[in-house]
Amino acid sequence: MRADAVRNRARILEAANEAFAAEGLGVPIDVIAQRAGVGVGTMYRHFPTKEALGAAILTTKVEALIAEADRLVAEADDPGAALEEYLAAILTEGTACSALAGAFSEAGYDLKSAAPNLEPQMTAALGRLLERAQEAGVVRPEVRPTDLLALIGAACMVTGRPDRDAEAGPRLLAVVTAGLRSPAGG
Amino acid sequence: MRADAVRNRARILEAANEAFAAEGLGVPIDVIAQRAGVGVGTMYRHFPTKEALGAAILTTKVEALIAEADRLVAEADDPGAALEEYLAAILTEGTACSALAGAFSEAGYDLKSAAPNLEPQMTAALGRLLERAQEAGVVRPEVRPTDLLALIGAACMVTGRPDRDAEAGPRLLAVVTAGLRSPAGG
DNA sequence: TACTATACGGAACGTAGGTTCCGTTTGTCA
DNA sequence: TGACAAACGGAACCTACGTTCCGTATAGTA
Repeated sequence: MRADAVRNRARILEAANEAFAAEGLGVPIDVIAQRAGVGVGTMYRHFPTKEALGAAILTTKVEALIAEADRLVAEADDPGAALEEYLAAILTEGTACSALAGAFSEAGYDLKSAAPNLEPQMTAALGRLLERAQEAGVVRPEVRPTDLLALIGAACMVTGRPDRDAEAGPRLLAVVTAGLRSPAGG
Repeated sequence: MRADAVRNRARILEAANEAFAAEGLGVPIDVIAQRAGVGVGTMYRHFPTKEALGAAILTTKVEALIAEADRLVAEADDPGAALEEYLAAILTEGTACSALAGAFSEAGYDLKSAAPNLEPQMTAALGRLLERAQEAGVVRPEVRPTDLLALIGAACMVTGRPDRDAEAGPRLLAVVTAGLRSPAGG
């Protein structure tokens, strides 16, 4: 791949990432191209459709989150604390991510077919952390990974809104982690 | 207002309500008009924009939820139970509602300016129930009405998705209500 | 430095969908 | 029942946006 192609691809990803996160999917391709300093033709050579561009961004982010989950599974001692730490990490990194995924599915783009094994992988990674916490008896046994994704997604969305106070994320996180605890164990 | 106008307005609201809830905002105006059995011109005489149509639907639903909150404040004895009952009611009625609101705001429509006092009213209604529960010492004092809206909104969205299991809503609700309880009280 | 494949830019295209306009229909009232 | 205002239907309009195409520029190489 030519040097300028590599550079432009990176620029496009960065510009699209910021644009989608800040303004949602409505941002036209031309605008993203302009902000990235390239022409629309260049956009389409790197990403054949808008959907593909979104999938590329999501993949990058989710893969980082999956890696973080694997790290925690391997290194952390306290399963309950590891899960909470991971939820906090998702809250930090996942705000744009969750908004993006929601926006795409809302707009009728089929990200599942564009990046088919993304959600399963993410669910599986979270599932490993969740399972360990459940085995340790600190988290309700009936909770499923997808439930957690939904709840933490809600916290992400709230945090992402410009009109919301900065403490909302942590506050929601506290409610969720408290709610996860096994009723008996307290 | 002429009789046929009243009839058509109701038909439009019903058709739009079903269409938005089932297929999201992507549904074109012509399609909604067709399903309602009217022409597009009629649509636009009743609702000057698509945004106004969405606002009208949301308003109807949210007003019903607000009335329910007021009823619970007036009638319920146990503040904690009343709050939980209300959250369950939102989960039942609000699934389409929350999806709709999210979809509109995602698509760049400014529902806040179209129906400016809707969210404040809803927040206030929920706030009255929340406050009573907090005064009774059964709910964490730092939780705010908007937090609750976000969490229950997440549960609504999950429940609304076709690929999700039917028990997800109640399960999430259980996590949320457990998380709300004052740490000391258990 | 000359040559070539690769990549670039942006004008032009096609389409989808929101909105407007106006001739026709219909409810209402005397 | 006749007149009139209110409401209707849907063709036409217009804008916005995703996508394609092709002439031009440029990185890599001998």
